[in-house]
Amino acid sequence: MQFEPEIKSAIADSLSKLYTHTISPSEIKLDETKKDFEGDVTLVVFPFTKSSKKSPEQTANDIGEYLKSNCKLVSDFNVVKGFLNISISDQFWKSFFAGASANPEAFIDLKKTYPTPGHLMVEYSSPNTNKPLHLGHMRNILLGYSVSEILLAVGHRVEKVNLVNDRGIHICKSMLAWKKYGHGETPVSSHTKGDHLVGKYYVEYDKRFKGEVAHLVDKGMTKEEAEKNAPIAREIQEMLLKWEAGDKETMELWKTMNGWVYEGFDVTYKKLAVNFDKIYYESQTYLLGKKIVEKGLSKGAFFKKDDGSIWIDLTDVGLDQKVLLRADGTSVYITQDLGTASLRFEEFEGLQQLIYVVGNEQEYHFKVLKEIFKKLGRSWAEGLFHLSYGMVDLPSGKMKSREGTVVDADDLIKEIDEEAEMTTKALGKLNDFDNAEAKALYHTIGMGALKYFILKVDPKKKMLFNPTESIDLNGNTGPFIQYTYARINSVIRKGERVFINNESAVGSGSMESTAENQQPTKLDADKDIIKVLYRYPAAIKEAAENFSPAVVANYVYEVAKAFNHFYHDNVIVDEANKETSLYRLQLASVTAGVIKECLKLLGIQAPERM
RNA sequence: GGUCCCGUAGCUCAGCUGGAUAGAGCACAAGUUUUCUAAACUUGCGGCCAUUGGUUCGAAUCCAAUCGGGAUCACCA
Repeated sequence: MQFEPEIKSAIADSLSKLYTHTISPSEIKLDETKKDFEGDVTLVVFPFTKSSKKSPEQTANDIGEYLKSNCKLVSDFNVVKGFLNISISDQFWKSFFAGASANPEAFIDLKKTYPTPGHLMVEYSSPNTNKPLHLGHMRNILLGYSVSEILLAVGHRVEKVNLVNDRGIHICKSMLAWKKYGHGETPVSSHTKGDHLVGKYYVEYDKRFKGEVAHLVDKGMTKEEAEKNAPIAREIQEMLLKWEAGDKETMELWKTMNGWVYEGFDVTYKKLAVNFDKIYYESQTYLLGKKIVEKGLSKGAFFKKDDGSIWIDLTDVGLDQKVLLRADGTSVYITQDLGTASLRFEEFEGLQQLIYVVGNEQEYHFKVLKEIFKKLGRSWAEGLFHLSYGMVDLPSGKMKSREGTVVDADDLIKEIDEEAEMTTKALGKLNDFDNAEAKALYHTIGMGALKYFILKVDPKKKMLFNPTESIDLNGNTGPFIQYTYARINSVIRKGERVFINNESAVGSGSMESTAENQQPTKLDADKDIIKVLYRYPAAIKEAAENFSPAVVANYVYEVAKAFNHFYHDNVIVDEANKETSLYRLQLASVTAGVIKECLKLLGIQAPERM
């Protein structure tokens, strides 16, 4: 199906025959021909002028002539300066398209293109159970889900996992504040989503704490002393100790409040239409790392300082010395990650890669993690990959939870759904939709807008989230692509009515005679879109290799745009030209299939009509 | 200070394994609808690809330096 190898080897032949220049076909690079020039692929001949001892133009002509007479795929060529533009025969495009349309599912399904699928794990979301999800989490969640879907699509086995940070001093804060000031408030009694309720008490703690500190400072303490001696801060320490000791009352409270949070998260995850295969809880894994550290110490990979703390020296790989276990024997952050990573490779035999979707502020952390496992000689250490993404900024500046400038995920989803509803109603599109259908569609469109807006940006770049622009429905947006898909379906439905389900209506004499005069597959007008479709496997493969949904997003936009362009220049269902129409219906159907699959890879729903 | 990432149209972003005249969308201006969805399409306007130097037949793309923006370098998580 790929034409490039054949052309490349023909080029290699031509070079050796014409100029006794030997080169392996894989070293030859072909580019897509630019739109303004005639042709499909372009060979840049400058590198060969040394062997040919001729001008670039002459060299390109020689090679072109050779290809035209010796390679069946090449129907024609032209030369502009040192650029040899090669036209691939219509026959090739026809048979490519015939293949794709005869079996669209096989064309869209890329599993077979990866003969040796891997076994990967993607960790994403990883929330704290002390506050609701915000916009930053959303980039994480959408990226993680989409990357997983892309990897699945090319045939890998993928474990989607979530690691919930459900313990520690920050979790105790909301517990303590609720206990002291909550008066038994529950999500039900207050009609508040559980995660928001808990978040409220986390904020409450911070407020009280600051108040107490200010009070002590007024009394003459330094800020540092005050922070240590604030009564509420002492209570927190006590509570953490109680939790670690398994105190019954504390554990009950912890379980109850975490339960509220999970209920709240589930609602948000559901709205985002993401899921996990397995959820890990830090409370269950945070002690696992200790054994690894002790083992590493006995093997000599780590060392102990005089105070009893255990360290690793990574200065040889350009990093610092890092503490792995405190003098009192308790874990630090990275100790836990040592434990969970090891656990996962034990639990999932044959796991090759563990992809962490985590913000770029933790790049150093993951470098260290990987180096530690390398030092420990774990065979899978190279399979640890930090899929790092940039922060989400707002037009008003950075998001800071302490300053209350975060965009809450639930609020945002709600606003965007409402915006989608308003716009849709204003356009008067939904006359034949019932209430439930219409509501579902608003959400589909809203989420399409939001997800696409976030995923189209290269993960590693920090991005600016403009709430107003994110809900635009025109241009390079999710709804534009969804809309195109819905329109294609409408075309296909009409085609079914006219040609397929109602064959007799057009089957009479005059139609058939017209059909005979018609070239069934005249490619000229449609080649642009076929060429875009042709690139689909390569685009998805690239996305999978780079863990980048942005590649899929930008590709599917191109598909949608190409179709819209085509659609406006051509009548697709034309009863006077049945053959052409049937062929174009096939084209529409393959295009729809590609769009739907790409949207699926982005976690976006493709509405059948809108 | 060390390390890493980013800098492309007024704005938001593509393009980066070196190739022709650097692309979209938004915004702005002007047009297109008796046809299968106008949430569409067409045209115009808009660029010293941060700067400087290097490598090369050829640089937005590779290398170095500089300037700007961000992140990180905790016995925090």
